[in-house]
Amino acid sequence: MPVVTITDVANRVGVSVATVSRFLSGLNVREEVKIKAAIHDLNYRPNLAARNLKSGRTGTIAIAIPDISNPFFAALARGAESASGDEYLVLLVNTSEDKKREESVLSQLFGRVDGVILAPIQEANEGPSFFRQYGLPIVFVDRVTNDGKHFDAILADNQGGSAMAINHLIELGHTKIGMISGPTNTTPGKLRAEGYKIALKKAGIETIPEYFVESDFTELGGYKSALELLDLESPPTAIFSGNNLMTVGALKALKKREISIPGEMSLVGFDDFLAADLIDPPLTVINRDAYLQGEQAMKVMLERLRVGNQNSPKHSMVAIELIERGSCAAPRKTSTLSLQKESRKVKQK
Amino acid sequence: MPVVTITDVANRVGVSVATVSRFLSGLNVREEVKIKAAIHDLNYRPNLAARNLKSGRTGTIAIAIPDISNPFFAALARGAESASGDEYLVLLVNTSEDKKREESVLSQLFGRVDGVILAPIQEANEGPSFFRQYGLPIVFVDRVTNDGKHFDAILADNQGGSAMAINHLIELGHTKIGMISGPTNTTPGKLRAEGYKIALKKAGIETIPEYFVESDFTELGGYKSALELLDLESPPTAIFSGNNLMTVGALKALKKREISIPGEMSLVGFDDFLAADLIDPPLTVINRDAYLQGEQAMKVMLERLRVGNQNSPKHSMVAIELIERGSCAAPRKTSTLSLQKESRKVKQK
DNA sequence: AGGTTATCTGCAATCGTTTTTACTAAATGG
DNA sequence: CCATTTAGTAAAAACGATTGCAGATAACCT
Repeated sequence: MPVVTITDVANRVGVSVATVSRFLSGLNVREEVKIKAAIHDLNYRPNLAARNLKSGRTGTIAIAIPDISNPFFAALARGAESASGDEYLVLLVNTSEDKKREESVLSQLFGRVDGVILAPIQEANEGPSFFRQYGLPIVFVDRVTNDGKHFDAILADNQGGSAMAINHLIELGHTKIGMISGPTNTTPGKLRAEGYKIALKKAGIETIPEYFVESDFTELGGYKSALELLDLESPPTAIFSGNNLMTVGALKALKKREISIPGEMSLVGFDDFLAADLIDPPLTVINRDAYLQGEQAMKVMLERLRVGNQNSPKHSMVAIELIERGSCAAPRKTSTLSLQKESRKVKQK
Repeated sequence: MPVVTITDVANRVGVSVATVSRFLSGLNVREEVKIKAAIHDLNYRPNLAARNLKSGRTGTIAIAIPDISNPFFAALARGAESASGDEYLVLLVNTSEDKKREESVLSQLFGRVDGVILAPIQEANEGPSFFRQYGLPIVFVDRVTNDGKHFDAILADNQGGSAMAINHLIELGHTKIGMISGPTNTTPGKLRAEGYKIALKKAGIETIPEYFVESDFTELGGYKSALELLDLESPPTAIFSGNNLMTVGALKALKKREISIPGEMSLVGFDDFLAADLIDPPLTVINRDAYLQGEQAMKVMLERLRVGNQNSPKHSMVAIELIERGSCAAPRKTSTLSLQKESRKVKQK
């Protein structure tokens, strides 16, 4: 397999490589037509690695996200891509919710990208320190690390969104509200949990520890957590779930136990997903515009790439909304039995 | 921003760059500990572009898919990734169902990846010719181009799957079966359409042109196509939709028209999706293991990377199945009116 | 100890580009 | 028509790593 290089093109035309290179970067050259023909004939493609090395620019931005099969991240990625223009190639890479992998992936990206849009795994993570050292732009999205103040970030008001969900349930008359939460060592996990607790406190409703169960952001996690809640002596009358995958898991758990929604149990999920409005009943969810969030992240990235590190990190928030569909209703009158149980619990606190 | 190179590390330790390079590639070196320390102190990261250029290997495999937000491709990507081991970094790139973009993306990948797993946009596309010229391995997945014989490919039995769906409907007693099809200039679009037609023919059911409507593989496409079918003088009693996104669109159209499933209309979709079993009614779908398909593609790729181009291209197929849930039933007794209409139609043919 | 082999080392060439520098030829102007 | 500007060229030096080569050091054996 003969590799065609810029030298071959130059030789064929009878000019220097410099001239061909200039042609490639859009400058005026005398033998333009000949060069064009030679490139076509030889089917020449510039070696990008060489170009990157010499020029220092790669024309590439990577988006590193924890789970490509989560519709939220998929939408975010598409949004980012749409905003990238055609100046940059956008690469996606999966960190698989695995801190070690995230680290290795970021190392592997070094020297091959001009910047990365990152949804970091853990807050505790000290962050991609070498990125900062090398002045490689990072824009955090959805989540931040502890040293996140030093980087640009586009976040959603997780805490506020969470509170919206809980308030909605409270307005309907619920007081026994459970939450199946994602990992609280992640930004969204933590903030959504806080939103839940704060909203309850503000409403003067006592938080019952058993009503808060933590798991990971997966369907299985949601399934198991929901089951845990249902197995409580006095189960909640409403469940708030930490993300879309967990919501689906919860839904399956409820279906398995043949618990009717919203008759016997109300359900609100964080993050919308494909067909959430087609489910029986249509699901009430907290939603933010993932696509928009991606777009904004990319815009900030492009700006950062343009101006360099001179101006200070920009943090912005994306709007969040409650989409009321059909999975919430007023709680059913509780039986005396469970009332007793409940009062007992309250007393013993 | 001081860029730390291998030279800096070498200088600090007092060895040659060659030695540091050897250390990096795992060979035994005397000053191992000192080098390790220097790398840590300086926070050195090898420049991958330089490494790629010199060594010719990139340790990277790209997966180029048309739509990242299609759960099928997302699952496929995850499968491929899981099979990649940790020898390779897997990059995802979106071609956006756009031929031009696909071409530009592939060019941009050249020199930066060791191979690409590709779901090509169009069959007519002559294929990434320069990849072949340069001996860069390509594994097609889900779709092939016209010159696909020259490359490895992992496909599903689209035609057979399609026929399975239609046969299922026929067994239930349907004869008026519509299809909302994806673009027939793509592999899956074409084969699924063929499966539909062949199955009807085999059963001796006349194919009515109006019952076949072609659109693109999007939710909107499905929505509009379903509406078209419903607006027919004598609409079908069952619909087969060409992919998951279109199915969702069709579902929404049916919901809007308040047509009950499966009472008034049966529905089968190609490709499963998150929560398809939670919808009302749970959706009957044709399913193939996207994850597995990705895994296999990656395995073939790794093999190809190992052995080079000596052995001939490998084409394999992944199993396909019908998941019966609740969206299909026997057709409702048709009214005399529509019977008349139908017979009229048959006659005029 | 002396010869042989096995390890490890630094030098320098190299991968395929871009880009600076110095230069030539053409174009412009008074 | 000569001086001056303008365009475009080729030569050569990078970019930051890897790797073949030959030499040096260490290890091994009798």
